[in-house]
Amino acid sequence: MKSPQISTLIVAIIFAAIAFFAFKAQSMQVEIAIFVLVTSFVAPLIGATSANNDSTSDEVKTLYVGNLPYRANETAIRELFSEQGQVHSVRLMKDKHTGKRRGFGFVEMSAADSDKAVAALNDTEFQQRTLKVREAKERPEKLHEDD
DNA sequence: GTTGAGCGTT
Repeated sequence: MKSPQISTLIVAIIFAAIAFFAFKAQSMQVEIAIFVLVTSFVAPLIGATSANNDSTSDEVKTLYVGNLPYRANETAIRELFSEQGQVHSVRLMKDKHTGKRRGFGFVEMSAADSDKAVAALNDTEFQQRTLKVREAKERPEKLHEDD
Protein backbone atom coordinates (compact mmCIF):
# COMPACT_ATOMS: atom_id res chain seq x y z
CA MET A 1 0.00 0.00 0.00
CA LYS A 2 2.87 2.26 0.68
CA SER A 3 4.20 1.55 -2.78
CA PRO A 4 1.38 1.23 -5.26
CA GLN A 5 3.76 1.95 -8.09
CA ILE A 6 5.92 -1.02 -7.21
CA SER A 7 2.85 -3.22 -6.91
CA THR A 8 1.76 -2.12 -10.32
CA LEU A 9 5.23 -2.80 -11.67
CA ILE A 10 5.23 -6.32 -10.23
CA VAL A 11 1.83 -7.06 -11.71
CA ALA A 12 2.98 -5.72 -15.03
CA ILE A 13 6.09 -7.88 -14.96
CA ILE A 14 4.02 -10.95 -14.17
CA PHE A 15 1.68 -10.21 -17.04
CA ALA A 16 4.66 -9.58 -19.26
CA ALA A 17 6.14 -12.93 -18.27
CA ILE A 18 2.84 -14.66 -19.01
CA ALA A 19 2.69 -12.89 -22.32
CA PHE A 20 6.26 -13.96 -22.97
CA PHE A 21 5.36 -17.65 -22.77
CA ALA A 22 1.93 -17.21 -24.26
CA PHE A 23 3.32 -15.73 -27.41
CA LYS A 24 6.41 -17.91 -27.23
CA ALA A 25 8.58 -14.86 -27.27
CA GLN A 26 8.06 -14.49 -30.96
CA SER A 27 7.47 -10.84 -30.61
CA MET A 28 9.09 -8.57 -28.09
CA GLN A 29 6.71 -5.85 -29.14
CA VAL A 30 3.76 -7.86 -27.88
CA GLU A 31 5.41 -8.25 -24.53
CA ILE A 32 6.07 -4.56 -24.31
CA ALA A 33 2.53 -3.86 -25.37
CA ILE A 34 1.17 -6.04 -22.56
CA PHE A 35 3.49 -4.32 -20.14
CA VAL A 36 2.30 -0.89 -21.18
CA LEU A 37 -1.36 -1.92 -21.13
CA VAL A 38 -1.14 -3.41 -17.66
CA THR A 39 0.67 -0.43 -16.24
CA SER A 40 -1.84 1.86 -17.87
CA PHE A 41 -4.89 0.08 -16.52
CA VAL A 42 -3.74 -1.08 -13.13
CA ALA A 43 -1.94 2.06 -12.03
CA PRO A 44 -5.04 4.27 -11.95
CA LEU A 45 -7.00 1.58 -10.13
CA ILE A 46 -4.47 1.24 -7.36
CA GLY A 47 -3.87 4.95 -7.26
CA ALA A 48 -7.57 5.63 -6.84
CA THR A 49 -7.90 3.34 -3.85
CA SER A 50 -4.54 3.74 -2.20
CA ALA A 51 -3.51 7.28 -2.92
CA ASN A 52 -6.54 8.76 -1.23
CA ASN A 53 -4.49 11.19 0.81
CA ASP A 54 -5.80 14.39 -0.63
CA SER A 55 -7.56 16.41 2.05
CA THR A 56 -9.90 13.89 3.56
CA SER A 57 -7.28 12.26 5.75
CA ASP A 58 -8.13 14.50 8.70
CA GLU A 59 -9.75 13.18 11.82
CA VAL A 60 -13.49 13.14 11.45
CA LYS A 61 -15.71 13.77 14.44
CA THR A 62 -19.46 13.33 14.58
CA LEU A 63 -21.54 16.15 15.97
CA TYR A 64 -24.97 15.82 17.49
CA VAL A 65 -27.32 18.59 16.47
CA GLY A 66 -30.53 18.88 18.40
CA ASN A 67 -33.50 21.19 18.69
CA LEU A 68 -33.65 21.51 14.96
CA PRO A 69 -36.71 23.01 13.33
CA TYR A 70 -38.76 20.43 11.49
CA ARG A 71 -38.64 22.50 8.38
CA ALA A 72 -34.84 22.42 8.27
CA ASN A 73 -33.18 20.55 5.43
CA GLU A 74 -29.88 18.74 5.37
CA THR A 75 -28.63 21.23 2.82
CA ALA A 76 -29.24 24.16 5.12
CA ILE A 77 -27.48 22.38 7.97
CA ARG A 78 -24.60 21.50 5.71
CA GLU A 79 -24.19 25.06 4.56
CA LEU A 80 -24.48 26.32 8.11
CA PHE A 81 -21.70 24.06 9.35
CA SER A 82 -19.71 24.59 6.19
CA GLU A 83 -19.18 28.13 7.38
CA GLN A 84 -17.15 26.74 10.26
CA GLY A 85 -15.25 24.03 8.44
CA GLN A 86 -15.27 21.18 5.99
CA VAL A 87 -18.47 19.18 6.38
CA HIS A 88 -18.13 15.52 5.57
CA SER A 89 -21.74 14.49 5.79
CA VAL A 90 -25.04 15.60 7.30
CA ARG A 91 -27.68 13.14 8.38
CA LEU A 92 -30.97 14.35 9.76
CA MET A 93 -32.65 11.50 11.59
CA LYS A 94 -36.14 10.67 10.47
CA ASP A 95 -38.77 8.43 11.88
CA LYS A 96 -38.60 4.98 10.38
CA HIS A 97 -42.33 4.57 10.20
CA THR A 98 -43.56 7.95 9.11
CA GLY A 99 -40.35 9.26 7.58
CA LYS A 100 -40.84 12.63 9.15
CA ARG A 101 -37.96 14.46 10.71
CA ARG A 102 -37.43 14.00 14.41
CA GLY A 103 -35.72 17.32 14.95
CA PHE A 104 -32.17 16.17 15.40
CA GLY A 105 -29.31 14.93 13.30
CA PHE A 106 -25.63 14.25 13.03
CA VAL A 107 -22.93 16.21 11.27
CA GLU A 108 -19.53 14.79 10.45
CA MET A 109 -16.71 17.30 10.30
CA SER A 110 -12.99 17.49 10.82
CA ALA A 111 -12.00 17.34 14.49
CA ALA A 112 -10.68 20.89 14.76
CA ASP A 113 -13.43 22.32 12.62
CA SER A 114 -16.07 20.40 14.54
CA ASP A 115 -14.91 21.82 17.85
CA LYS A 116 -15.04 25.30 16.40
CA ALA A 117 -18.45 24.55 14.98
CA VAL A 118 -19.73 23.43 18.36
CA ALA A 119 -18.48 26.57 20.04
CA ALA A 120 -19.79 28.74 17.24
CA LEU A 121 -23.16 27.12 16.62
CA ASN A 122 -24.17 25.74 20.00
CA ASP A 123 -27.02 27.66 21.62
CA THR A 124 -27.33 29.81 18.56
CA GLU A 125 -30.45 30.72 16.68
CA PHE A 126 -31.22 28.86 13.49
CA GLN A 127 -34.54 29.51 11.80
CA GLN A 128 -35.99 30.83 15.03
CA ARG A 129 -34.87 27.79 16.99
CA THR A 130 -31.99 27.42 19.41
CA LEU A 131 -29.61 24.80 18.15
CA LYS A 132 -28.00 22.31 20.46
CA VAL A 133 -24.68 21.26 19.03
CA ARG A 134 -22.70 18.71 20.96
CA GLU A 135 -20.12 16.05 20.34
CA ALA A 136 -21.98 12.91 19.41
CA LYS A 137 -21.77 9.79 21.52
CA GLU A 138 -20.07 6.74 20.18
CA ARG A 139 -22.22 4.63 18.00
CA PRO A 140 -23.21 1.20 19.26
CA GLU A 141 -21.01 -1.54 17.89
CA LYS A 142 -21.96 -3.38 14.80
CA LEU A 143 -25.05 -5.42 15.46
CA HIS A 144 -24.63 -9.06 14.70
CA GLU A 145 -26.77 -9.58 11.66
CA ASP A 146 -27.15 -13.27 12.31
CA ASP A 147 -26.98 -14.71 15.77
C1' DG B 1 -51.58 18.35 8.62
C1' DT B 2 -49.92 17.81 14.27
C1' DT B 3 -45.28 17.76 18.30
C1' DG B 4 -40.39 19.64 21.04
C1' DA B 5 -36.76 16.03 24.79
C1' DG B 6 -33.48 13.70 22.93
C1' DC B 7 -28.02 10.66 20.57
C1' DG B 8 -28.31 7.21 14.94
C1' DT B 9 -28.52 4.25 9.54
C1' DT B 10 -26.06 2.33 5.15
